[in-house]
Amino acid sequence: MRVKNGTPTLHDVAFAANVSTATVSRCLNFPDKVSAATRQKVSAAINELGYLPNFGAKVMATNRTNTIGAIIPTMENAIFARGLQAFQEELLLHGFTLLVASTSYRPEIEQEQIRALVARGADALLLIGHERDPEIYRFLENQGVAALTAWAYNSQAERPSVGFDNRAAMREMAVKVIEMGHRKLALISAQRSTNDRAQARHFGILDAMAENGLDPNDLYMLETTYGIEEGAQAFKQVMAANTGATAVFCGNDVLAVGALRSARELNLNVPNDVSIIGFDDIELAQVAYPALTTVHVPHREMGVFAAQALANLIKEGIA
Amino acid sequence: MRVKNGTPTLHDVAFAANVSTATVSRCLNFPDKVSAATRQKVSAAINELGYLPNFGAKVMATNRTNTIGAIIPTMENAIFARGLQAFQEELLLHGFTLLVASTSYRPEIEQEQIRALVARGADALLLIGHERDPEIYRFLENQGVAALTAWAYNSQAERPSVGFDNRAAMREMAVKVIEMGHRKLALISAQRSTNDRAQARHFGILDAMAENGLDPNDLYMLETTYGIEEGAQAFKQVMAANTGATAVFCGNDVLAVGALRSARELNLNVPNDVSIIGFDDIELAQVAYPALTTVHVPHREMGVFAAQALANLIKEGIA
DNA sequence: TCGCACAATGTAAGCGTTTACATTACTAAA
DNA sequence: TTTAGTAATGTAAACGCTTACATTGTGCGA
Repeated sequence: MRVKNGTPTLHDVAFAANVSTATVSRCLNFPDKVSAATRQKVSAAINELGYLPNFGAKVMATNRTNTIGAIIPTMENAIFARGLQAFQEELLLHGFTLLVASTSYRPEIEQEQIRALVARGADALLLIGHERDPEIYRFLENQGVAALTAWAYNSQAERPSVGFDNRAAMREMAVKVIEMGHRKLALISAQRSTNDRAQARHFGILDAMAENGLDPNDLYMLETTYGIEEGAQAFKQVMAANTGATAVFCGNDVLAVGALRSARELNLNVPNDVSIIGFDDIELAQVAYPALTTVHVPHREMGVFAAQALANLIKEGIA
Repeated sequence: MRVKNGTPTLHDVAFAANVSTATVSRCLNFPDKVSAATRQKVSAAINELGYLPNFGAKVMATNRTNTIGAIIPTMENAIFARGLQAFQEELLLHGFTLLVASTSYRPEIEQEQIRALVARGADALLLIGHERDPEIYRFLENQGVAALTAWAYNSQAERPSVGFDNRAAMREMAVKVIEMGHRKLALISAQRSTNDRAQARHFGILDAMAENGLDPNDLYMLETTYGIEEGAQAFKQVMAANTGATAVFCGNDVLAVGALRSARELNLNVPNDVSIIGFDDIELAQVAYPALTTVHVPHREMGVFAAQALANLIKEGIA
C-alpha cells in the first residue's frame, strides 16, 4: 500500500472548486464544454493547489502518451542531428514529445530499440531507411504503433515514408559533372549493404553514366566506413589505383572532407587536378577549403514533414 | 466505456499460466522470487500471447517512467549533439530512455519545456548551465524531479552539476598564447548574458592576462551571436579596429571557423600574421584549413558522467 | 404554462499494473 | 512426528485519470 504523498490530484481540485472530477477533467481537456464561471473556479483551484495532471493515470485512461520515438544511428552525425532537431521542433507544435534512441550504426540492435521505445509508450516511431525484418513491422502493427520511414524515399516501398530521392539527386549532380567534361569517374561510397541511401547514390551515378554514353563498368568504386580519416584513406587508394579519374564522388560530405585533405597532402589542386564532390551539404562542406561541391539534402524539411505526417497519422487514428 | 481491444494483459498471462497476476508480475520484476517451474510456465504464456506490459499501468503503479529528459539549445550544435549522444548511450545501459526538448537558444522558453517534460513523466532532467529562475527549481523539487546541470561547472553552485571548468581551460590556453609572445589579445565572444560558459571563458582570458603582467582592460572584446557568418563578420570588425591584436580568441569553434575564413579573405596568414584560437574541439576544427588551434572539451565524457550521476540520483531515491 | 431540446454537471466504472498482507507449501531441526 | 521458519504464491486494494451514461438546469416556441 503506497503512502499518499502530498501531490494534489484531480479529486483535490474538484473538492476545492466544489465540482465533480469529471468537470475538472473537462475543464482541462475540453474547456468549451464547461461554463465560464466553472472554468474560473476550477483554474483558481488548480493554481491554488499547484495541480499537475498525473502522467501515468492519464496514459492509462487514454492509452496515449503523446510521445513519438525516433531511432537513428547517432546524433553526432550532422545529417541526423539536423533532421531530428527540426522533427522535434515541429512535433512540439503538434503537442508531442520526442523520445530518442540510437543504434550507433549497428542495425542489429535497432529491433531491440524499437521494442524499448514501444515499451516506453511511444505512440508512433520514426525510423531510418527501409531495410528491416518484416517481423518487426508485424509487431508494430499488433501494438498499434505507426511507423514512418525517413531519410530515404522509395517509390515502390509499401510503407509510409518521407524522404528524398537520393538516386535522382546524385544522377543530376553526376550529369553536371559529366557535362563539364569529366570522363573518368570514381566513387567513394559508404557501406551499401546496410544503407539504402548509399545504394541509391551509387545507382544515381551509374544512371548518369549510362545516359551520357559512359560505360557504367568504368566507375571506379570503393566502399569504406564513415569518417573523415576513412575518406582520406580511400582517396589515397583511388589515386594510387591510377585509373585516371578526374572526378571523385563521395557518398557523403564527411568522406569528401577527408578526401579533400588527402588531395591537399598529395599536392593535388582541387578542382583543377581533380574534382571532389560531396553529398549532404552539411556545415563541414562550407567550411572545408577549398569549399566543397556537394549535393544539398533538405534534412530539415524532411524532419518537419515527417513530424507533420506522424502527427496526422496519430490524430486520424490510422495508427 | 472503452472497448477491450485484443491486447493481452497481465491477467490473461496469469490465466494462461494458471497462476495469479502477482506471480506474473514478480516473474517480470523479481525473477528470483519465483520458482523455476513457475517461471517456465509464465514465460511460456508470455511468449504464447505476445504479452507486453502496459506502459501506462506500470507508470501509474510505480510512479516511475524510467525516462530522463534533456533540454538543450539545439541538437544541431555539435557540442550538444555529441554530449547528448553519449548521454543517451549511457542512459540505455542503466535502463533509462531519453526524452529530448530544445530551446532553440531562447532561454525564455526553457521553463515551458521543463514543465512539458515533467508533465510527460520525466523522472529527472538534464539542463544546460546554471542561470535559471529559482522558482523553477522549487517546482522541480515539489514534483520530486531531480535536475542535473551540465556543460558548465561552477564550484560555488549549490545545485548538482557535471561540467568542466571553462574558465580554467581558457586561462590555460591564454597563458600558452601569451607565453608565445602575444601581447595584444582580442576575444570574439558568444553572448555572455545568457551563457555562463561564455562568461567563464572570458574571465579565463582576463585571469591569464592579469597573471602575466598584461592589463585586462586591454583585451579587445566583441560579442556576437552564434554562427560561422557571425564569426566572420566579427573578425573583420576586430581587424578594422586596428588594435594591433596578434591573437584572436573565439568563444567557440564555429565563430573561430568564421574568423578563419575572414582571415583568408583579408589575405592574412594564420598563424603568422594573426593567431586564431577556438574552443570546443568539434569536428569543424580539424577540417578547417589551416587547422584550428582549439581548446578540447570532453563533451562525451560529460554526457556519460551526467547519465551515471542521474541514474544514481534516481536509484538512490534522492530525487 | 407546458414541454422540448440542449447545455452543464455529476456518478461511477473502468484502465492494467504493483505490492502489502494473508495464506499455503515446504524444509529441517528437535 | 511435530513445529518453527522460510519460500512460494494468492488476494485484493490502490494508483489518478477519462468518459459513457444519468441527471439536472435553462431558454424558448407553442
